[in-house]
Amino acid sequence: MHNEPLEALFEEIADLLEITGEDAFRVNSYRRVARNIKNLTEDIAEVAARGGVADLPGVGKSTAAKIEQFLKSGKIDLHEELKAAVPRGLPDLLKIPGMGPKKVAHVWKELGVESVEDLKKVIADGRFAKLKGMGEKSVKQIAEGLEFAEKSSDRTPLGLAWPLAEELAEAMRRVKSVRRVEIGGSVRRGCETIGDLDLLCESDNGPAVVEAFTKLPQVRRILASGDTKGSIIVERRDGGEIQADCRVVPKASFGAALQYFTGSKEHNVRLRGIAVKKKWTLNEWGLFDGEKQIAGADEAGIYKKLGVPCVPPEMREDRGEFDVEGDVLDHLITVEDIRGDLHMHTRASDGTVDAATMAQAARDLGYEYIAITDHSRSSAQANGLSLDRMWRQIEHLRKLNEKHDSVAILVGCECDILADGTLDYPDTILAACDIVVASVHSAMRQEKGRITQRVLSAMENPFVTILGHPTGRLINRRAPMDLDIPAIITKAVETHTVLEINSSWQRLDLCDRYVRMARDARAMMSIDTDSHATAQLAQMKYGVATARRGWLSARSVLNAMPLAAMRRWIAKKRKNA
DNA sequence: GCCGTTTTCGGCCCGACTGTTTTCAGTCG
Repeated sequence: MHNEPLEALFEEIADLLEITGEDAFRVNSYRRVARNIKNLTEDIAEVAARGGVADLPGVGKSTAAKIEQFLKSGKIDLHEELKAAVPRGLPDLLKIPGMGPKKVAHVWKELGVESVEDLKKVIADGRFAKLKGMGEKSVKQIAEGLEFAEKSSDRTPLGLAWPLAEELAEAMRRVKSVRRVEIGGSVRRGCETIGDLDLLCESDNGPAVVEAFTKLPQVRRILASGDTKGSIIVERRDGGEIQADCRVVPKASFGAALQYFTGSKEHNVRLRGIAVKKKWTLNEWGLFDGEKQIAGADEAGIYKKLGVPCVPPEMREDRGEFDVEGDVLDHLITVEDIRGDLHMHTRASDGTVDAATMAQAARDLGYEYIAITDHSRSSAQANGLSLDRMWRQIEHLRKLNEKHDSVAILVGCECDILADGTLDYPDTILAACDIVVASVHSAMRQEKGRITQRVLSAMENPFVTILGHPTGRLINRRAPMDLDIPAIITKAVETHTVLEINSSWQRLDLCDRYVRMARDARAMMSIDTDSHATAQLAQMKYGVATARRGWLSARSVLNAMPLAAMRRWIAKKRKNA
């Protein structure tokens, strides 16, 4: 895929142009192109091959030429020129809260600051404070921003942000004069990582609500405290920090504000455009015909008035959601659709409890079935089961299933895909399992052709049911394997192999965009938690959010099927054995 | 740099908040 490097290149061009003081609208046009490339469900090289580049939204003559140049040479002249003109470390300064392009350019030109390290020095020796327009508070704010940027260099994973947002929302619901609280922003959209938390409170007493917000026990620092908005820094479960914003709105504007602050920005731009065509205006206070508010108390009312479907938050990314055909919106997968979990571990390998306990926990969640899929022999670090132990495990699980009548326990394993593409267990064992999750756990840095071929050949095995955490990425920690994803998706459809959406918030693998690609190709998916403890079964909601972001409907999800239908689906591939 | 059934030039979202401002610029979302 060329999309990600190209997206990064355009983003960097935008950053660099901004620092050089370029017109903000020109800068924005590059950001828009970057964004659109990121959202493509097709490789940009393929788009170019069929002459479709100029048809992409936001791409004109000039940008089209740059894309062509990138595809030919891997470089873009403008980018090279900008890199030569602007010190390499300067764009990093933009990531520091409080430092925008103007201030970055200012410290560069006035003090010769070329990096975060330089900035620290001029703050320490007092030269920064002497700059024009720079007061005591500005210096303090940026010094704190610097500290924050270092502590939380990465965006917060959904699995840390979502529970924290719920905790803050719950606390605000107990505040007097607050009638309603909703979580907005990227948490509501189910994004894999979160910049900051957005809370919306309905109340007629803004100042009191903001004050209560800034006095929550979770508050580490207060960034802003006005009549309708407060911003705080709170601690994350992992010791990091994240910003939380609270906005107070009256009842009549609650829906409009929720819509506005849920985003995404791109989705909202599109929605506002639809309003403008009808000669109305849409903002966080409501939908207006001149002075008159014609919608705004609830979100659905706004979409309805605008004559577009009420798009679920996870789909609000300007990825074509307004042009959606058929019944996608009605059948988008929900947590309630999930009937079982097909990837989990027990004490037999590296889990923390036994299979009976996992089954009990699954029953408490209302599941019909689970699959126990402990690690195979090569995953020594995870206490993978030897051939002998695996045979005994199969027998043990069969007996356990007979005893358990409330939840069906499928016998499974998570079988390593070895470095040469062969599987870690012989077919005799795989055939004795009801379900096989095949995953890569080693030699993840093989070059693209080799590692892709390795995964493809594993998928051809008739006993491989599910490709587990297909790219192997760990969010903020490990890059995905260099796989030819379109080839994997094609092979999945061809061989009747299921692609996993691993719901562990550290993984979310496949990611939303690949889910969308797989969906468009009509591949079957399963949403599994890869749980190593009972509490982790609840991570299903992160995988479902990712699936919804990929527009997935329940009928494309294996573990949304009733047990018998799911078994029949698995059996189809095995007939070829 | 892009875009056009009010347009090929002149818009492009704009309100909240903060700080250092004497009337506003920069940042953020």
